[in-house]
Amino acid sequence: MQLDLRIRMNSSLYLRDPEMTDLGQNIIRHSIELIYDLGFEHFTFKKLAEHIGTTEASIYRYFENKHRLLTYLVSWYWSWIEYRIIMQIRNMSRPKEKIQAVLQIICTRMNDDLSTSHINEELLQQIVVADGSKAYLTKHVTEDNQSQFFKPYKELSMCIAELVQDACPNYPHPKSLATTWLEMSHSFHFYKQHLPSLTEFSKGPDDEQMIDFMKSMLF
Amino acid sequence: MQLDLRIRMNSSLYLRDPEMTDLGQNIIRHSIELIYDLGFEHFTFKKLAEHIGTTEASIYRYFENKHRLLTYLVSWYWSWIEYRIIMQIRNMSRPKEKIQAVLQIICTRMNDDLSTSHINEELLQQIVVADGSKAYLTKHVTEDNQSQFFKPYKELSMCIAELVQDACPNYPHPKSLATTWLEMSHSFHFYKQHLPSLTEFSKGPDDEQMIDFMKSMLF
DNA sequence: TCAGAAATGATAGTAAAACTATTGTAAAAT
DNA sequence: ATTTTACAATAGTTTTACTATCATTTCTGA
Repeated sequence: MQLDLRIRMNSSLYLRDPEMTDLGQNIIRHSIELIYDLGFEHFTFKKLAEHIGTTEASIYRYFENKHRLLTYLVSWYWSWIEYRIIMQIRNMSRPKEKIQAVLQIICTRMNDDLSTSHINEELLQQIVVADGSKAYLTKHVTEDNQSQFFKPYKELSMCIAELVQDACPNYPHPKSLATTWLEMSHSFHFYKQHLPSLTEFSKGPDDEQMIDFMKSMLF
Repeated sequence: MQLDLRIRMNSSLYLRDPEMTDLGQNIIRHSIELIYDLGFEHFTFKKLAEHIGTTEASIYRYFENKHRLLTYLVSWYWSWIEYRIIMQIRNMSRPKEKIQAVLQIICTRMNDDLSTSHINEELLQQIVVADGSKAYLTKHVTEDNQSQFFKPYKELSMCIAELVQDACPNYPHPKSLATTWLEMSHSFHFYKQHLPSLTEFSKGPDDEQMIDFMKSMLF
């Protein structure tokens, strides 16, 4: 059996829905590769058009500008994380076990998932680590927020906060803790690669240390 | 008595030392105002030149590009924080009291300090909150790091990590905690203003809640 | 004090980025 | 059969991010 998983995105993020056409899916697939390769600042619609074999103007029919496209990708990413968490904890009953599962998911490197054929989650995670915060660090955060562009992130934060609340009913700052976990798991990923003296964690597959650190904030 | 405080900056950050001339100091002063007003993406050397009443070319004699200027400002900021921490804890003996002082400094809104006449610390802090991470979130982090551009940040993180170690000799992740404190104090500042649902903390002068949250990670 | 070096101003120019607009055509929907 | 729709092709505009040249002003130290 082969499923194709589709996340419903906020329609203000695009001009034409990229999920609906071949070109649209190509834009998503290749933009992930290209932003990963070039970094967001050096990524342009012109380069993307050449990469895909289409024209700049065609891409502008899907996304208002490259920042909107980034916001779309980041938004998709956070929805994907929430989906994975929900699937993972579905059959768990003990709150602490759920917290463990959450930390496992956000602290572990992602792998490409084949049920989303045009999205490479591994590369997308690297993009979110390196450029994700640029989606909201702008002068137009407020409008973007009013347009609900950050809803997936806020929803995820809220969801984790509730699990924290379940596990520790007296803990006074569940939302701040959830946000700290999300932020720092990505920051540490970046530091491990580029500024290793900022943490004790080292590259490699072992994320146990990091999860222990995260847990020590709560327990 | 009127002192003028000068922080020695890594000379690779600039082409000509901005502290040494009137124009240089004007570049610093006005770039802080302009980046604060426009945000880093919309800030250009052309606009800065017009603002100061000089030419684009003259500014390029001081800084290679606007990103370098941002890195200079951010770098200055972290040195300034470290200086303030050192001054503050100088006469303290109890490690926990030192930790409290550190958190007080990093969680509290900065005020303009008159001993640095051409730098408005209040605006600079807002810039670091909104754009500081863009100094290292680039494709050239590695070279920039090799050029020691992030030394002040790493030094500060190390300094706080040592104070954590003094206060809790058995705590296993002092560096990660120091980095988390630095990162999150700025993130929360941003969220309070723009994405309030991500934390329990609210705008206003009371940072006690936030300091309590930070302390709860350690004690 | 005067020569020369250094700093700045004035002006010009280039390549790329970030768009917008127009037209023609093929495929899909009605 | 025709009318949308999607896309390609092409061209053009404004802004950004520089680089270069040369004329002045200002500083410096012999």
